[in-house]
Amino acid sequence: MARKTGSHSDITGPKVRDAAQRLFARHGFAAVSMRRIAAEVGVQAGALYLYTSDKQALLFELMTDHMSALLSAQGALPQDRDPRQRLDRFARFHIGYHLDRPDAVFIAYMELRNLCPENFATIETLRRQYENGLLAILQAGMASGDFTVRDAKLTTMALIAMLTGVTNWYREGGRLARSVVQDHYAEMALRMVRHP
Amino acid sequence: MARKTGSHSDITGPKVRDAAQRLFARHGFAAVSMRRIAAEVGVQAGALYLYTSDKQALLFELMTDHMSALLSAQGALPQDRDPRQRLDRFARFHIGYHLDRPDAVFIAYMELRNLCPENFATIETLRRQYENGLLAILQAGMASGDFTVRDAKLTTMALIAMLTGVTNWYREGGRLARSVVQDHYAEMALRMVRHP
DNA sequence: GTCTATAGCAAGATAGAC
DNA sequence: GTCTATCTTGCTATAGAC
Repeated sequence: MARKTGSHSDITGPKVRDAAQRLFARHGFAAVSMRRIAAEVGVQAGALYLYTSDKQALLFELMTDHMSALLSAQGALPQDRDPRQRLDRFARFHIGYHLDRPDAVFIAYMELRNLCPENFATIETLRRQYENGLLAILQAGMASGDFTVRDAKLTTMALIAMLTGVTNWYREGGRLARSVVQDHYAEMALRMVRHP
Repeated sequence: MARKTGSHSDITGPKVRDAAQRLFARHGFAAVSMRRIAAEVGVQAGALYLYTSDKQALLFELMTDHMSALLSAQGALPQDRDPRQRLDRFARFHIGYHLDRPDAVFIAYMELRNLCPENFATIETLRRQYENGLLAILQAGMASGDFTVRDAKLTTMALIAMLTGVTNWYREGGRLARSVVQDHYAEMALRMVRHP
């Protein structure tokens, strides 16, 4: 009784975004054609334009969705009293969240230069907001005397880069289980902010 | 008396690579056409094929040249006795070398997926060699009792990601001078490998 | 809502003149 | 060694039938 002739807009739309995300992550935005996305979804190229105004908008939507969801999840983290516990929790969260969404993460980091200036600025603002969440943890730790860092902003960038780097080499079923990686990175993060 | 009609092969070749490197870094391999590279050099598209067999070979050559030079420079680092000094020196070297070559670095990290499998394997081998240089420092520090790390390989990946991350935000003339950034990152690197 | 067909253009690479 | 010209292929996006 399902599926008359048309009317799959509610299912085809998400399929288009899924296919685009997978293909952009695998081959890069510029290397993926609208034809190829359409083939992956099982429609003709022209049909894609019912769900997106153009290729650029498709990329931008993937990025904003990812960044908004990331910020949302970050905002939902419990606000521990102890800054050390907050940093520990953030480190585990960041790694886990990023490992769960390799394609979205890859696109968010690699395809920034394919955004037009206005879209780029929007994404940068969201990224900055996320970084500020970590920055606040470091500043709280400095205020409480738990952390001793030379420069909170610099340490924020160093931590984010270190944690995100996991996505470049981690493979499910590899030498180290995910929770072990999270344990070790959380410890390294804590070491970085405390006096030797 | 300079410049007859032709015979600039010794100067055009490097110009082609320079232009390709600049454009690939700025816009991405897939988004840059051979015509555009030729225009940047000041020749016609067809002339490029005197200096490269195809676009893929051009990318591969840029990457191998970069990685070989990086390994060479790493190999030329003084071999201090003190592992802490070796790590300090490596951190400063890595940051400085990468900041000096933003285009080559960007390409080496972003365009791996545009390499054919054989070329990819070659570059991966070179990258692995570089990582092993840092790994050896960590292992020496563990053997001497200077460092206490949970997992040397994991720490190697964390350190490289952290240090390379500087290229994502550092701007000449910004808030922090390059040497200050190197100071702080070297300290963070040392904190990461020592017991709190 | 999806299709076919196509406009309009740019890509990578090669041939042959000079 | 570089040029012009061109082959072949693929691209984004649109028009209009169903």
